[in-house]
Amino acid sequence: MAKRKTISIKDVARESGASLTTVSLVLNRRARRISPETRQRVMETANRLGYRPSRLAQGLQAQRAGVLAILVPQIRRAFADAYFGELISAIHEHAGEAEWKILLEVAYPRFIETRQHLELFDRHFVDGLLCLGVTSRDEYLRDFARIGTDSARPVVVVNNYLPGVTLNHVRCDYHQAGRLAAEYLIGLGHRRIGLIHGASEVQTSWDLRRGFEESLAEAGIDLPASRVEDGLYTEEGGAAAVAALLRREPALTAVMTGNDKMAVGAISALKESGRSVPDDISVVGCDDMHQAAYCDPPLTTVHTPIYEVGRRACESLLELIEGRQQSVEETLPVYLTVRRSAAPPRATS
Amino acid sequence: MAKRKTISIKDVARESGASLTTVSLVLNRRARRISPETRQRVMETANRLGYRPSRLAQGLQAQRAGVLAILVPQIRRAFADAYFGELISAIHEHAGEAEWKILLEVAYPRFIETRQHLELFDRHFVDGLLCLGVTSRDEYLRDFARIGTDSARPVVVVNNYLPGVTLNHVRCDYHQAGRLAAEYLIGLGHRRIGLIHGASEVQTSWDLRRGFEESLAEAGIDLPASRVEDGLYTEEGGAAAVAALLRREPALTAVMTGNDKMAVGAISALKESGRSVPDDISVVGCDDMHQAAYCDPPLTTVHTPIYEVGRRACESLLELIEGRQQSVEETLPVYLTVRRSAAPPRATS
DNA sequence: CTGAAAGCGCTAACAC
DNA sequence: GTGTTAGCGCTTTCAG
Repeated sequence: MAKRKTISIKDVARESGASLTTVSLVLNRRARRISPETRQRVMETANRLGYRPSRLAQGLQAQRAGVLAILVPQIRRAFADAYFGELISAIHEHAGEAEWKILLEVAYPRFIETRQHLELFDRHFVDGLLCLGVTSRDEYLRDFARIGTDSARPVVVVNNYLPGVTLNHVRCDYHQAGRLAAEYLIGLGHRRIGLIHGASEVQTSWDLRRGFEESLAEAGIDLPASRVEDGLYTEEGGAAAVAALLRREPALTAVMTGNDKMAVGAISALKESGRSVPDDISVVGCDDMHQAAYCDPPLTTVHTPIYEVGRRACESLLELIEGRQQSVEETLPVYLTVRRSAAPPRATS
Repeated sequence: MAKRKTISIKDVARESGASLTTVSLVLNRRARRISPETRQRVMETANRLGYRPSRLAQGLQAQRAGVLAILVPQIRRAFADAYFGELISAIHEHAGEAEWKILLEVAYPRFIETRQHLELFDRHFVDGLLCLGVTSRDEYLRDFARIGTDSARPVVVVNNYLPGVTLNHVRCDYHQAGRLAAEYLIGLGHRRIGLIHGASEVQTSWDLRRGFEESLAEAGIDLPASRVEDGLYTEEGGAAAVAALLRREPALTAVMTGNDKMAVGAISALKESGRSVPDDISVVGCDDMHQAAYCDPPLTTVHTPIYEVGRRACESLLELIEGRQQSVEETLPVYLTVRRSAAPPRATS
């Protein structure tokens, strides 16, 4: 139990023969009014003693925890998901540069029921919160809706938003993502096109769908319900969805999926059913995750700047916290990455 | 700026007409000596006012942050890795039950150089640290070596250890994992067996190798260097390693890999080279991750209780912190999960 | 059964 | 230029 005696500013003051104020001033670089000699002496003593300011005391004084929380949804293995991983990395890196620490929370039902999402702030665990993977079923988000310019509990929703709830958010332009994919497929000559969208409780899945439909409509192409399926954002869902789609619409020549995982699932199901991608049917994904370039065939997909979204969300949250901003609603541009999973339809069609 | 006035114990005292002491006593359930009426009155006022104790103040007083840190290695996309994800989930869940918060840190070179791994403790950011994905190159771990019973900076190394450094750790029995795989393959009738081990700076990769070799030797089977490759724990590495192995030893009928990822990579490379698994060559993995059951063929693999390791590591860390334990060195048992990627060698061989 | 007061480690207003 | 002091919000002796 050699419990290292934690050495405090007091010790430095005593050892250096200066007062608490002086030491504090020197250590906080507010040393304008301190004589160089005193400054020097204090610094030396602090180093010699290995002084480290207590974050607890500083926090109490400043009424500031110096910590941000990331709230991850309770999906199976959220911590092993490439999408969330990318966001977490981005946020962590940016926060770290600004000397903020990151607390990890999972939106377990119990976590919400016991109002811990509010306690996070009220008990000064954190100064800000980033919400990942939110859906319209996440009622707790209403607790964070901006009322006027209330900045008591700064929250930023990451890469999504809730219609009808005034929440800070940073996201990709999924409406445009839908448009880009549709326009590309149309340009290749496709007319019978399907859509496998993500879980319908996710707002951006509707944005993508709307953009996709819009572009098709502009080209005089219909998107009947029979050509639309929910793939739940998973590989398995994508596989099941493409099968269902082809059962109803065997003549489909192309399909877009709301993320890359569903595209991968769909492609593998298509292969198993003996179809070739893109010769028999084209597939366009959305995300452009690392694996997109390495699957077979390499995936043509809409690139969504996920890392950048994480970065900007974190940056915005800090602005919110520091009062440099009252609200954030940002949409980042997307673009199409052409690889080899989409091609013109067979001449026979 | 409707900055909610943060309401303190003082407010509760004033409003309920009790003293600070009384309120504190009631709120901390040390209410033995408090009259039921006072108790009732205080509780009501606290609820009405929505009082929430400040963790900063409590922490300062108790000299305790109530936070644990998870230190993740700086590998690309560590936050998107199934193995680390499983550990993080396990730790987070267990910590949460005991009302501890989890801080996330990445072992960037800069993080170590600036001694932030020590500041974590010295500045009272956290009370304990869990190190994931540790290798023998992580010199910073020596800063945490137990000296006598120094418990000033409680640290637990998760699912690994460092020979020659006295560190607390909880891990799976990789020596036994090697033995189980070898014995199974030998039992199936294999004699020309290869090993694709993980990165050699990871101690447990040597344990597995030693166990594997040991069991082969006991059966009178040799494991020359030509039958051993480093697969770096990645899919690509596994694929490359199996190719190299077969170039040198075309008659190999079975191979073990140090984790499931390498097994997946190896199997895909084998398929591409026109070989059938397990008909032409058997593959046994190690980990038994979620995907192991779903790949093609389903993977025969040594099950390592990763989730349990995370849980136990967290539990042990808390015991260390609370002084209920002086040191932890625990090894959890593994077992073989038989699926379909390993079979007897062809009769012709 | 209850309260006054000290102190955790730090910052900053104010005095000298 | 430097020091004294109050106070951040809480727990905990120690007196009543």
